[in-house]
Amino acid sequence: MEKDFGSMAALIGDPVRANILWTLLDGRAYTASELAIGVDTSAQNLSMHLGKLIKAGLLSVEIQGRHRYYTFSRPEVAYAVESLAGLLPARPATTTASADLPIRNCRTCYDHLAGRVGVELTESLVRQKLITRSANDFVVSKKGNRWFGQMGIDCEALRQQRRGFARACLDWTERRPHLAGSLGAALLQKMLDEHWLRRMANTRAVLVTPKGQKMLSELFR
Amino acid sequence: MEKDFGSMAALIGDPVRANILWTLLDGRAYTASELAIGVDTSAQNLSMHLGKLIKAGLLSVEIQGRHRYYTFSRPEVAYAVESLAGLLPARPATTTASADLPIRNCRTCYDHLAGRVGVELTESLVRQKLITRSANDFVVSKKGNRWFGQMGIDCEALRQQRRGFARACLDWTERRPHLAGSLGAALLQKMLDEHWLRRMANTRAVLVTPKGQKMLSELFR
DNA sequence: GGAATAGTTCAGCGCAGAATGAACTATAAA
DNA sequence: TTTATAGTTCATTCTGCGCTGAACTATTCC
Repeated sequence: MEKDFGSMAALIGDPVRANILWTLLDGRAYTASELAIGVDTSAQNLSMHLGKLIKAGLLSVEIQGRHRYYTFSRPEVAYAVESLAGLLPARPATTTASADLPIRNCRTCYDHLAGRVGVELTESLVRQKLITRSANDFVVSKKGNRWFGQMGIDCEALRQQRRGFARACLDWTERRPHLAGSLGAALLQKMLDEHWLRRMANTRAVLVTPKGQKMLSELFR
Repeated sequence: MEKDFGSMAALIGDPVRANILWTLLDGRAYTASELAIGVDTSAQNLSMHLGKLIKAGLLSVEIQGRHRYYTFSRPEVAYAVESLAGLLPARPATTTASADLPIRNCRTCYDHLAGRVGVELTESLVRQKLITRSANDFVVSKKGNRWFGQMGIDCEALRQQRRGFARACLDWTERRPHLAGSLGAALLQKMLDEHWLRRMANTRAVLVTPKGQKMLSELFR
């Protein structure tokens, strides 16, 4: 028994696997490549780790076409992850220095915008009554549909996709939700295409360009 | 945050450290040399591992003469260890032999009662509407307050403690929750004091005395 | 059909981190 | 005082396991 416990602990104790579990904590199903982006490792390596987690019965897969969606096999896994996170020492009074780190300020969460900028953008959309919160999703108003249309984003098309259309994703730095789902992804893509934002290498941090600064303050404040 | 979680998981994920935590799960304080024997490794190596667990705040030491007694620094650590154990694959066709092992039947989890007896006792309390489940805690009803009072347990005093009052701790053999927290600890202590239960040496198993059999079946069925 | 995308498997490399041995401090007994 | 026990620290060795690159299968799209 203690042997079993040791191997279970070792299983969770790898940085990559821990990050996978941490990512899955939002309850959504992720494909292998999404996870590879999220935990920032190669596809092969991730595949190996997923295999171990599957074999141990922590995760389950659902195969859909050429995609494989990974989730927790049962809620107990999420509870255990949370109880582990609960052991972390209480955050030592976030310093102004670390509060200004780019990664806290403006970053991507999988394929949409997160961090302070992501949250404030989302809240601006709500204030302008372009979207409204509904449980774990956002609902786009008629006014919002037009607005996104003018941005070159076709909400109807996005709604057809399998994945969530306009999810509310809880931000771990801001502790407030930001716009996710296919709509959030499309919005980020648009802002990257228009060179309002630029991805930084080897990190999820995102840079706001001068042009972006102008456009964002115009559209969202 | 994910980094912190990863390092916490890695901390627990070493075989020796996992065994240390597993050993300490009985709530007793162990000296370094006792642990070295228990987890079967050298003294120096163990000392190194204990140092890491201490630095991470999972364990605390009390120095008495030339001995150093190690324990969990707080009950949450024990809960997390149990929840990890709960992830172990369902035992393949539990033989009648292993199902009857004392350790499965009646044991302590850190400082409260677990195993089949612990779970059934908890479920009896729920049936009698003395407590009700609420997320990861139990709520004690007015009737329950009186009941615990008659047992000589002062719920109000227990509520003042820093630690959780009536936690629901998931049992790794029964896969159902049992009563933990300061209330669970007080109840176990009471049953030990009244000689309904007796701790067995060098194990987490607990013996139900004849007197205990009588009282338990009276109170809980 | 061919090309692109999604994902896995396998062999070999590399390194973080665990284990070891020796030296050290400190308490307790004789 | 000397000896034994309890425990830690440090420098060094060693090894398990994660990571990479290459090759592979499977599905979708054109």
